[in-house]
Amino acid sequence: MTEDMATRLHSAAIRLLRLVRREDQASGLTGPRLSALSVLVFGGPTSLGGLAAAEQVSAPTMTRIVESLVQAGLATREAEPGNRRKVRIAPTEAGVRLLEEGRERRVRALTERLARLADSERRALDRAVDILERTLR
Amino acid sequence: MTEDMATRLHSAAIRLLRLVRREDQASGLTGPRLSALSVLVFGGPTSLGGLAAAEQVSAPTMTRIVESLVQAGLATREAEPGNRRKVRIAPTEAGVRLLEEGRERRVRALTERLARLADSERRALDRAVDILERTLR
DNA sequence: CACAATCATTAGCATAGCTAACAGAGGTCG
DNA sequence: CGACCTCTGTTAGCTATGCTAATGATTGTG
Repeated sequence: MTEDMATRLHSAAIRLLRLVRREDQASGLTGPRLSALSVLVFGGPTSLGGLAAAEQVSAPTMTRIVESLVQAGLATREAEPGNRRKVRIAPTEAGVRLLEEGRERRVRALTERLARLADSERRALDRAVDILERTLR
Repeated sequence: MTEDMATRLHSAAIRLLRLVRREDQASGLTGPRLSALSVLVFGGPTSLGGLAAAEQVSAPTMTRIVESLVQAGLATREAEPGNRRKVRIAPTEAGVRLLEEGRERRVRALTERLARLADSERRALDRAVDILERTLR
């Protein structure tokens, strides 16, 4: 049954992210800042509202998170040309680097787990990831 | 390559939980409280330290989250018989109900997405979930 | 029994979350 | 054109969540 699979997939996703989240400590950033930076790095420059929506957080909350990232030299904030109400937030080089190092640590932790798999299991998982990506897009 | 699959699996897990997290608003509980309650309901009664470790949070932080759950009538806290330093935290009936309703909403949102899948895709995903469960245990 | 180790809480701080109120830019329409 | 409304972001002020350090209470141990 699909609902049963959804239940187990949900649990698996929770466990997976609990596993990799332990690596984030090494970044020196808090969870929300790291997560916002991740949206900037992988999704490209965004407005404040867009970033807040992506993170499912209110605009004032995101204003402060962005402010802390700017202070830390990890992001820039400038007025949008053509609509000066809007703000264009982009990651700096340092932001990109820090985030990619962090993601590398996460992926490494996960890769170590997946290394135990047999080839046939790996292929099966690989195909499932394809399916998931399409479904969640 | 395994590392590449880990990267994509990681992203998919993030997107999946972002999708279902929107449903949590209806529970009336904050994220950390809901998450702690979930550990209690699905993992059974625990000590405070155990709960803090499961949530990857410090003991003082968990003390307060538990306090709020107790105040809300969703959990009980009593001295462990045989080791009175320890505390045994358990969900109440109301806590179990609230959490299960919340998880049902999450699972329903996910099920709606998975309903689009072809049978062969569903089978492939189902097998992959099996593999994942074993790997992450 | 003295003393160390364990477990939880309290105190005090920074960050993250919210709503309400505000400020400024851009549209709209009499 | 100018009053007015909308859109976007920030500021203000509150609660909740996160931390470390210090404390209290129990248990284990030499």
